[in-house]
Amino acid sequence: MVAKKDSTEYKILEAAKNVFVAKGMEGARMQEIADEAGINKALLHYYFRSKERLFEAIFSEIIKYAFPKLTKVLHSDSDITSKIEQFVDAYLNILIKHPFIPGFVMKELNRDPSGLFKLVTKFGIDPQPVFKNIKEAMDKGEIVQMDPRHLAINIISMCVFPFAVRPILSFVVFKDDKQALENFYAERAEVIKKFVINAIVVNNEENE
Amino acid sequence: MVAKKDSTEYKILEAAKNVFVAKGMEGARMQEIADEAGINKALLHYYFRSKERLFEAIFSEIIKYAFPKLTKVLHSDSDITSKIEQFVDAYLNILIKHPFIPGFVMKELNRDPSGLFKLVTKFGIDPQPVFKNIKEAMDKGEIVQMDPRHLAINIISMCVFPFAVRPILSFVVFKDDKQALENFYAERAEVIKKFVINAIVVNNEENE
DNA sequence: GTCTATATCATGATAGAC
DNA sequence: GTCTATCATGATATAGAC
Repeated sequence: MVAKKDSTEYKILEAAKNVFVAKGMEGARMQEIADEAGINKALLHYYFRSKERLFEAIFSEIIKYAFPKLTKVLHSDSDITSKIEQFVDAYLNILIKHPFIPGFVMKELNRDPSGLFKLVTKFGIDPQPVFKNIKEAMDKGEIVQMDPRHLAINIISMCVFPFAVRPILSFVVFKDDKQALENFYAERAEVIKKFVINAIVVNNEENE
Repeated sequence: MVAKKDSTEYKILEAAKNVFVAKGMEGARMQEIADEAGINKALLHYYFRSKERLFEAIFSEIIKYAFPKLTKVLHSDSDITSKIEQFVDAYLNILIKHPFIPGFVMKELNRDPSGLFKLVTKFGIDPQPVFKNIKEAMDKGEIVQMDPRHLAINIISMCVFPFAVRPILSFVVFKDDKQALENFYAERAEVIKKFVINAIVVNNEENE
């Protein structure tokens, strides 16, 4: 299943990942991938029949990597607040290790989402149980009442978005100070956890 | 400055906006823009020397439209909480009217951010006064202490991100039920305002 | 499996008639 | 200003030798 290191196939996959992530499907050039892999164009087509196939292989690999780590947390039986905290930690952990994935996914999502849809279906991704889980915690009074979908989207937005807009964030807010940007990302997990918990904690003081 | 309606130039700009926003710079085809405008390719080059020039004209127009509406709110002299509420309202208002802009900007941002940087510089966009403004409110005890940059990013993330991932949100969460998705977007402003205010309100009960 | 050489095609851009 | 016809380039993809 997984190509061995040092094999040509492995080298192609690594090269393709770099180029596709940097340039996207339409921006990537087969010549560039071949150069990066140290082989010629013809070999790309020998191993992967077309550019599209190669692209799908890369995309699929990225999802396969990140997805299980997150579902594992979501299916634990912790209480809702610590589950949220664990989710944010796990998510930010992935994002800091692979900061260019959100930009890549975002670009392809808005170019042609059908490939992503296929993967979603293939992996049987279904957020409904998560929403139900959140709703139960609300009904038990553990956190404030709100639409679970909005809560989930709020959390995911705060995790992913700063990575998806990395270039503009770096330029506008941090004046290209890379270290400051990395520090900022490193702080995100704690900030988001605190922010979310504050927002959803049940407060008996104010009954609107 | 602005092209008159019914003029060829205007038709080109409208067509180009549609195609560029839908397909992005690299995905868009000059032929498709010409077809959409009801003219031929040669005329595109007569009015705008190159594809790149045409693209810049469109991109610039989009920023010019949205940016002033937001800065106006930010420079008002309301107190911080109502300023945040006004900002969220104004932002969501723009996004609901032009739901495909975030996906477009996100794609181009991750393809070649230099164009955006130029616009940022040209418009003199600088978030520092906003951060300072937030910090002052914190020091006055109006809201809890936190890094203003994180607070700003949190708010913007929750506003924009759901639009940037519209296709996957529509498919995964709403099973392609367009009406449900529109309702969801319509609820966002109220949800975000409440969420943020809850998160940053000063709570004397719990002193951690 | 790997290479060189080439086929095939689509695109952005231009020349020149009207 | 608008059109038709065409160029030049660069892309994916394939054929065939080794």
